[in-house]
Amino acid sequence: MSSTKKPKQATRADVARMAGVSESTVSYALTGVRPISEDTRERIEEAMKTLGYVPNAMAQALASKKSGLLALLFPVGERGFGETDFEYVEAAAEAAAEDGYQLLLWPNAVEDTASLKKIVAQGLVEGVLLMEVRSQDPRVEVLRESGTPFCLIGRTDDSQDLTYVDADFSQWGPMAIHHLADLGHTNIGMISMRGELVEAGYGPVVRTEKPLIEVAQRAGVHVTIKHPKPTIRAGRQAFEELLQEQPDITAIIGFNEPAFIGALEVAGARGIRIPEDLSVLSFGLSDEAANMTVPAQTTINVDGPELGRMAVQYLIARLNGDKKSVLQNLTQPQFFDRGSTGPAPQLRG
Amino acid sequence: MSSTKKPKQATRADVARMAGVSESTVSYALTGVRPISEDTRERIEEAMKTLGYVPNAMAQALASKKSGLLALLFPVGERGFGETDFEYVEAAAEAAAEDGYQLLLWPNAVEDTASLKKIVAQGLVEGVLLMEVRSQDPRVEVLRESGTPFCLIGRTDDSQDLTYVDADFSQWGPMAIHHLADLGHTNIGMISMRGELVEAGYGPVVRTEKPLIEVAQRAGVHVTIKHPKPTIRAGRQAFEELLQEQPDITAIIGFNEPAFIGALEVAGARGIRIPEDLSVLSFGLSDEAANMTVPAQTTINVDGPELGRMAVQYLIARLNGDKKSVLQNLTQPQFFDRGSTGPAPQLRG
DNA sequence: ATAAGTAGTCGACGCGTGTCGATGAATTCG
DNA sequence: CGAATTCATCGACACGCGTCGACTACTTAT
Repeated sequence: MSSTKKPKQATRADVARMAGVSESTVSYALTGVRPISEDTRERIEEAMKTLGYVPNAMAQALASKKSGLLALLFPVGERGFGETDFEYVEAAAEAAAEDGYQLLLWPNAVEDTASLKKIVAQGLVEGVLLMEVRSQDPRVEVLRESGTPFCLIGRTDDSQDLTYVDADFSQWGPMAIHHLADLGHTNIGMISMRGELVEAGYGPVVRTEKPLIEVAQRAGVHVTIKHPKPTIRAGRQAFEELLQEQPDITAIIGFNEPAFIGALEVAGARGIRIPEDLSVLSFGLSDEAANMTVPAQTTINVDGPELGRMAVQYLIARLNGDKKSVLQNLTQPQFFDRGSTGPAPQLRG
Repeated sequence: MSSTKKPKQATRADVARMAGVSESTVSYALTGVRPISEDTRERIEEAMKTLGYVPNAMAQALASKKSGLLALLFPVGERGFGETDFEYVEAAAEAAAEDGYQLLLWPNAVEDTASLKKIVAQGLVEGVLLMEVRSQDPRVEVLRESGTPFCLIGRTDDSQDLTYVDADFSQWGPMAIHHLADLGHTNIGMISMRGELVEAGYGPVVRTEKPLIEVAQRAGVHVTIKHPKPTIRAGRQAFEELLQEQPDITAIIGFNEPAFIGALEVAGARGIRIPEDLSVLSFGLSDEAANMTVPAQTTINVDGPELGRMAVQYLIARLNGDKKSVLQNLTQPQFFDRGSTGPAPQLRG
């Protein structure tokens, strides 16, 4: 039998008694809010050591109104987030821990504002991180009214006075175009997200495509964009159409994972070599996924951990009473060259 | 200007005043511990409604010693968990929420038992879930001594009286062998995890390989196992060795993601068709990763969400005072046929 | 030398709950 | 019809901590 009895945790009163001081003195020794003489401090610390005293988190929270807890609201029943999302959840948790906060994983449907209200009314969490933010997100108004500090990971349409972090999608296109144009490509195809998302004004697509097109025009690069459904089959078809409409494309950009797999499948079947005949570049593909295909894909990605870290830092800044400054960050894309792009065929020796 | 002032949350006293009863009566109306007459209950509920009363979570926790919080200890600086891991984190959070608990994401190094002690001493969390459990895990003893209920996701070597959930690796091999033997394969290769892990007695490898070998022998199937490092390059070499040693293999099992990619690369380069010439099957590959390769891979996996759910349920069972029953679960593998296996070549028409 | 601090400490109270014992009133039993 | 229950409610206290006001013993400024 191992000793599995629950040992009673020592309280402030125990420490005070053993050190021969009052409870408030123990408190001040702990917080430093008021000065304490050197030798009583030592006696108190001694007592804490031998008693194994650790302040009770809930009592502290109740008395001070600070729980040290942040809620990370993640959508349930949505598109079930992938590994990229998790990357920043992990980073966020670590960043929070560094500042003495802990992250509470809170599954919640976007529409379920009633639950959200309860969450903040409960007073358990000091602040909220919102994932998978929609263009029009009902949760924002709830949080605003409740007066709970919060930070978006993503953006709403009207977010100029909100605190948020988001990927800077506007840079993805220019970065890709410049890279490919430098390699001599002038006719490029793109397998983007499905049409419904574009029409619905889904942020990431819209913010990515617009600057991409503009920069391409200025650089004299012709771009043809397809918006297939996110299935392998749709991707195959889209790529075949693309080849038919633009037989001379020498590079292709993917922003629709399943569809792009279909496209690459067709390329393989037709004996199109990568990168000799066709340069390939993917947006928003995780490192793991990028290495999964043969050959591995060059990618442009958001720096997930950075995103998560920033979100937490901004939220904590708000908690610490920073009400004035605008806290908004668009994290820069990362470029990973995995060798799937190369000089345009006509330029090759 | 939007109304961003923090509205004072109504307390039990407010409700009592408005309903014209004592505070304890409000409490009993809420918890049902003592009977309350019908009309005063109505008055109280009415008052709660109009005041928007929500019990303060921290006060409840302090008074009742129940915070409704579970800590999910995840390793930091380890192998940085992949998407499969996250699958069950998500499921665990949802399962916890269904029972009125919330999951606290707690990054912690395995060796940092001092922090762990503090975590449990703080009294913030009622129970702990341990991820990435090692054969000899120092955290187990700490939790045991502290008397905090906990549940492992994985197992230690000596875990017969612990509460845990784990993948039933012992089934993976037999399941794979039977599947392949039924298709007529009698000579099979396997790209497993690197040798160091086998020698170190790393649970998943050992528990997988042993029954696999036994069942194969009984079925008259010859198996050759390689233990390359987890790199594409090492996988290439391992597969080439395999082909040289056993030119007649008609099927191959992967249990080392990067290495297996290398193996498939070599197969592709040699014009080996899947599944016509070679049947391919992967262990522990996520759905996304399995669909990433061309063609997609048939896999045998742990049911991640199930694992997460069970872990939470077991932990909550312990919290509810279930000290007697043994709570241990080996979740059954899932078989996903994605068409990368087929009849052994010699049997084909 | 007296007023005006300052360092160091104590006691009391509040945070918002859960819960125990007591009190009447209404009901049941013998 | 008196005694024993049961029902419904109230008041008081505990949970463990933060913090404010007060008080003492010194220092420093005037």
